[in-house]
Amino acid sequence: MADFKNPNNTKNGLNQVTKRKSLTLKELASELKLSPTTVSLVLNSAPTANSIPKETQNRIFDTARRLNYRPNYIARSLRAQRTHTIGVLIPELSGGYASMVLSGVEEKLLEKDFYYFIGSHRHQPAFIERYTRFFMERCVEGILSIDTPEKHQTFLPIVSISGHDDSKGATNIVLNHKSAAIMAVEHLVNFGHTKIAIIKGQEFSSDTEVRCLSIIEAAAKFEIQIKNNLVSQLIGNDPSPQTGYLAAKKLLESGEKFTALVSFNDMSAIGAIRALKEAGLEVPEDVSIIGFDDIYEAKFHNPSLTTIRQPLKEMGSLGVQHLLDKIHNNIDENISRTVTVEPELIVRQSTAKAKS
Amino acid sequence: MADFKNPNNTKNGLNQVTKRKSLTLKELASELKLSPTTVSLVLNSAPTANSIPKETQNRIFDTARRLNYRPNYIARSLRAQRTHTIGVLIPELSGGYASMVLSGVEEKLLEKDFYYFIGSHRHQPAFIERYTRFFMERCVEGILSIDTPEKHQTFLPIVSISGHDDSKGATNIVLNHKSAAIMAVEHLVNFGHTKIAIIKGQEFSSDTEVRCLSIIEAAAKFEIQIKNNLVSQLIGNDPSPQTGYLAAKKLLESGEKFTALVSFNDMSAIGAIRALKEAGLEVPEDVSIIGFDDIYEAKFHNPSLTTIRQPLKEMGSLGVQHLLDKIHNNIDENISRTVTVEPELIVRQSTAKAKS
DNA sequence: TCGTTTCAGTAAATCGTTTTAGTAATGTTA
DNA sequence: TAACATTACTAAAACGATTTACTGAAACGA
Repeated sequence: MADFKNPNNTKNGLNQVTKRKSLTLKELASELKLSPTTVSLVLNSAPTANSIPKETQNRIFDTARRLNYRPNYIARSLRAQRTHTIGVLIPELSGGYASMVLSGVEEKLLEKDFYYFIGSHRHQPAFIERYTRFFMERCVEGILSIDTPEKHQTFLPIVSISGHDDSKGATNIVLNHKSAAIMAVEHLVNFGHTKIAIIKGQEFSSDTEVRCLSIIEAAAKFEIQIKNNLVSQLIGNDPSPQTGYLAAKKLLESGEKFTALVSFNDMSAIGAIRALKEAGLEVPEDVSIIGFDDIYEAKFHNPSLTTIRQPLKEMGSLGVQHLLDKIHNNIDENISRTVTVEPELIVRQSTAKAKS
Repeated sequence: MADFKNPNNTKNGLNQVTKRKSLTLKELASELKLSPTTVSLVLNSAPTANSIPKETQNRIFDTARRLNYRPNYIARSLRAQRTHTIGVLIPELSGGYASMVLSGVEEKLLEKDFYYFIGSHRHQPAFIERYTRFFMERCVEGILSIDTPEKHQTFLPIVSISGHDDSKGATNIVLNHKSAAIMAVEHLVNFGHTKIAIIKGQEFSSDTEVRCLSIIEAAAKFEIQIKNNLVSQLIGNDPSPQTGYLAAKKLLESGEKFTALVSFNDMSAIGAIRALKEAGLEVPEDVSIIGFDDIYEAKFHNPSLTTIRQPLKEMGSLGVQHLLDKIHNNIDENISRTVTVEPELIVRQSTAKAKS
């Protein structure tokens, strides 16, 4: 008859079974013929454990290692009221932007022995709401909000990246948009461009307005006026280049001539290039294009993309750094602060002299 | 003097404070002048709660809603010994592959009211180990292992996607590699190609060998032999097209002529195209290229990529489906099973008739 | 020799839930 | 009217750790 208690019966049954359900502190203590208290104190190197002789301590460490004891995180969190976990709100997992920021986030967290939940909300307020609640239920110690317009009045520490959260106490990690815009426009002006078009981001993207306005302002500095019908917008939350393709088509349909295009990001720039090609225009011969972000594909696209690189990874790790500072030092929550990071112009093949 | 207990002192102090640290069941119960037991039974619609009059029940529900009571997940998990969480092992967050699979994973989990931890291990065994331990500590109920070679002998339910886990009881979600290879080769043969090169995946990628062998076999069916020096390999774990660029360079350096190239994935195909261009070869005029995956950029690259689409999102959601089945129905763990998904050939601009 | 440290630990409370095993009070049935 | 069922609840144990407040024994100092 089958042994129901030990379905994975083997020669080495006990070993298997102990692995099956993990060892508790109580079991470990009874194995050692000590109290759970003692074992816990020693394993956590509590000051109280000073009086326990080295010999006993080693016995405890050895046995714990031998039996592969791992304290149960759930129990520990409940008691300590700490979870070592933060929640990360982000629009999409897909695309270059998210993964680059997240890689910075992950690296820094790993280093600090923290962990994270991801909530990707696809720009739907209901999801933002749902994930925020979810994070609170799971007792995260803080929230990192990436490119997410949030109105959640939570009392958790919050840092937002590209988010422009004006509520008191929020920390914002933002790009120096002014400087980015000047770089882009200056580069085009140096190539002799004056008829410049813009593809601005989706209305729900938090960088959309600043980025667009900064470019218009920068252009004004060079005495260039950007015409209204040369401003197109990404529509819908398809993370592929398709949105850029459609936005560029609209520009072409307007009939207004342009020799340069500043696109909201690299993904949409790639789509725009396709639209121009289909209209018989060559990049960069007929139209120069500048993207934004410098995702992996930018360098390898044909033509390779001139782009404004955001230090995305750095923004991720800076965000985490600031969030953890808030969590640990319990920094005065009423001080809002803004951390600005600098963009970099990466010149490649998609921009060239304006056709005269 | 400052009030240390209530730093966010406001007119509405109490309200703020109650929000500050979330309401416990005990507090809610005492507010209601009932025992925690009663409140818990009612809120969870336990069968025992039948004897509680509707009136009281409503009073409980209303008050809970009014005070915004949320049961503490940590405490609940500890008691129930359930976390409603799985661990997901994946090489990288970046790149098209991961995000497409994950979007399937996420969608299915959300629907089933489960959640997940991501461990991205960058192909380093130490990280796989670390994350697996981490998952166990945090009491995940199962592990979904994506494109990850794993040897972890855990007794948790496991499903692996593109992983070929042969250990007993594992469920594998795999692509029909044979069929994929035949599609690719047949497409090239129809265009008259006979000198076919291969860029195989990194040695640590679990699909590398099968995919390469399947192509060689498929070619053999069409009486084409793939020469040894026309097989190159991706090296290193840079998730950008750079690896494909380098692998293609090696092919070119070998001096062996080829008119078609099957690349391990779209990312590397994009890199390969760059290498060919630099060598003065046009795609598809001189060399036809087939990618793999059909990531977002494939359609918009210049030239757009002919590729073998893996139903990545479907694979993610299938993986979750099977994992949850295992978790819930406690399916006999000793039965291994393989779920095969079908590829699809997407013909675009990167393949054409062979130069005669 | 008495009082005080130090040593080597342990008992019990605690975190916030869920759940088992009750208990009074009332109503119903034989 | 005694036995039983139902109603409307509650006390206390449990989950697996951490931590506070002890205890009994030995060692030490005066």
